[in-house]
Amino acid sequence: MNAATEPLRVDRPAKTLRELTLEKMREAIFSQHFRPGDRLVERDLCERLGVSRTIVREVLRHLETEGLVSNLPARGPIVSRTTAAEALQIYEIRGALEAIAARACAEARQPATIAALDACLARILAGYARGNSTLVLEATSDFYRTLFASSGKEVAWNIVNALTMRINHLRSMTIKTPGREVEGPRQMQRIVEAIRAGKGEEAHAAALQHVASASAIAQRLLREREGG
Amino acid sequence: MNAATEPLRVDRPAKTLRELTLEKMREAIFSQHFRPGDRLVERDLCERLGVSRTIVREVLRHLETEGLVSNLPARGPIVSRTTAAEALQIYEIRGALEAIAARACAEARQPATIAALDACLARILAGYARGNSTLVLEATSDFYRTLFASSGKEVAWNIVNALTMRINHLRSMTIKTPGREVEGPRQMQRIVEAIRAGKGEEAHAAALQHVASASAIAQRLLREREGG
DNA sequence: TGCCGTACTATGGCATACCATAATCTGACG
DNA sequence: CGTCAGATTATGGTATGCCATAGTACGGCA
Repeated sequence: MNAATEPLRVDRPAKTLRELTLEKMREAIFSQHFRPGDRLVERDLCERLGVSRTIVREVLRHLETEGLVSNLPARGPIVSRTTAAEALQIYEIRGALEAIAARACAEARQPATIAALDACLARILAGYARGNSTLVLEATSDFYRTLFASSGKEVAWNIVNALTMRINHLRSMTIKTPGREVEGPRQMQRIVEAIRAGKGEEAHAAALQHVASASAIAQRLLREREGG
Repeated sequence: MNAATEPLRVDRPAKTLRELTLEKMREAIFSQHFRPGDRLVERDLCERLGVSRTIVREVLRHLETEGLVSNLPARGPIVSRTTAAEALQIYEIRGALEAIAARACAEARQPATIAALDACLARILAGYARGNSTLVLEATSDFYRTLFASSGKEVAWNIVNALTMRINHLRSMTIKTPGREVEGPRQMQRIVEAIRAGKGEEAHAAALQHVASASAIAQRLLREREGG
């Protein structure tokens, strides 16, 4: 952090309509306002969002490229359905990337990073204690954001971020699984401890394991859903 | 492969103008017709491509989301410049994902997969022997495509594919490095041998190493470029 | 009564036109 | 000769409108 250049950056508040719309749409999908499989009819979205089709189309293209929206030929765009197989792949990729970031953090061993991770962990525990799922999800995202940002893995973070949106519904179900409020934070704690100790490979392994157990839960949920 | 459903699929030849334009643009960037940093003025592209700005803009949005194009505020789109730091990250991510795919292939141990990989390898060697870089690059891409397809890692493949385009210029320089025509194929051979032997972890490690050495060469090239 | 063809409608594909603003040029004034 | 203000231009942002086609509903004919 260079105090002369970094602070107080205003980051272009003059957003374009397209950017605003993108955020709105993302939020709408994220919050399950649009469910997987729902059709996204361009003209309907225009009316709802109060923007022109040009904007809506560009935003849909963007979301499609991210994988959040699929375009059925001669049907139009829908919110992507994530199959069990895809979810498995997504968890696997996330695991690999988060493991890389965790290892890098451990090797850097920055006190500021560790403090930030501790703070996120505290929020996660608070969220579980109060039964506040939103807080848990937010703090978990912040945990990983910190992990990637601190290790300078912006590219990986962008990928993880996009992938995470595609398994959003699974995430919110996963954290509500009995026992997850103990196991999840404990595994994340292990990541932080490994980073604190500067043990790269341990952090790597701990991150892998955390995602792996989330993946296992998700797979069980998906089987249940498909089974009945 | 289900013979009843898979073969002869025509795959929607009625492509939209947008899709055609996307391919053209990708190809133009891939073939260095547009270089990193070049401005992509919408109206100029319209004229050159013979399509409307609507199309061009949607395509640019798509490429931007993929990371191939950057949008400078109040300046417009340019072909993304890949910094040394980004390239390092991209190689690291590719390594992790290719390692996962290689491991999965080894665990599956499909004769068809191994045969296809062998064929790719032969083409790579032929390409080096004839000094045909294009063939080398193509066959290398096919090698990895096979690796990901055979292991059913479509999601990862999409990511790798997008990332690869961003380091395209480095790839073509890397394979021309003295000694690479020996080391590269040898490392890929090791991946195939591990798969043939059904040794997942060995395949994983071999894939990691292959990318790591490519990354090392790329870093050297980038330092040279920035140095003088 | 059931099936097929036709008309209609919903919806995406594409092009054009206008507007706002940032970059740039130009000329006058100090 | 330099600098600053105003005009001009380049360029992206946005809206609108028409067209083609896939899906759908309806009516007639067997």
